[in-house]
Amino acid sequence: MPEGPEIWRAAARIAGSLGSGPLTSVVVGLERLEPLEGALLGACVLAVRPRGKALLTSFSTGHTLYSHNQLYGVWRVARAGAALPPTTRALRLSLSTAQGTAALYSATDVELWPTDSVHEHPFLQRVGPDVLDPDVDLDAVTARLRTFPRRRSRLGALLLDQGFFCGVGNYLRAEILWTASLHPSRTLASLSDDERGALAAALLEVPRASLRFRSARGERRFTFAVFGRAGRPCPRCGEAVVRTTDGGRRLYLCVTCQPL
DNA sequence: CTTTAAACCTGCTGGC
DNA sequence: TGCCAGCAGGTTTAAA
Repeated sequence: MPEGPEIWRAAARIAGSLGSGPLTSVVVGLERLEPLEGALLGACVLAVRPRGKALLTSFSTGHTLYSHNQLYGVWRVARAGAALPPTTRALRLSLSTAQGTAALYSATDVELWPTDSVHEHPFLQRVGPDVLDPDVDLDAVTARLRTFPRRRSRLGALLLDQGFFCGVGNYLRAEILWTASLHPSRTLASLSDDERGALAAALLEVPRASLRFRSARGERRFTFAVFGRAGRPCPRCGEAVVRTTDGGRRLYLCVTCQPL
């Protein structure tokens, strides 16, 4: 159940395990993907780039693999000679070089595109800036909050819309709103300058903190302030965290820190 | 334009 | 042990 940080981390692991050498093995687990074997065998991986929750793996053949983990997909990697951990999940695609293997399980949203036109993919065509992209800075986020057209949409809905910013999912939504002290029913139109600044900062800081904390081995994991913590004290004011539903998804908030 | 509901993909958990 | 219902850190589409 990955959001941006998990996908960014997967991208690094995949790139690290495959290296730049030619693919020595391509195994597919979906009939639809059979053409990938012939198309990619012997190809070199040029880059593994995340785009929000999508992953773009480009090859020397001029092809780019689009993959999306959806709710349940998972990438596993292993060094050459080492076995992938055993699993009951369905293997969808496995790529191997002399250096290692990267394998995608369960997710079915996998397509091979010409690199030239992969930006025309229906998902990629409509995504907004990636909150984990190092080139996206506070000024860019603040400007987008000022000019984004849907001024009267609830922030709860907006944050999950990948066309607004991509890479934000359900746990990040809750943590971002809490960090900015904003109620999910607030709208862009209603924000004061200070509130807009707080939201812009949280949009960048929270996903980056999640990526940072879980990436370092041995370091403590990113801990949620409110997500999944119904009834437990808000880390800021001590009031009990509340679980609600917002746009059909569960949402946690502190009604004291995030008043309407 | 905005919100809600349903559908779809798959995996896991808990109850019976 | 086996089956089913319900939920899920996602997205798209249709309908209200």
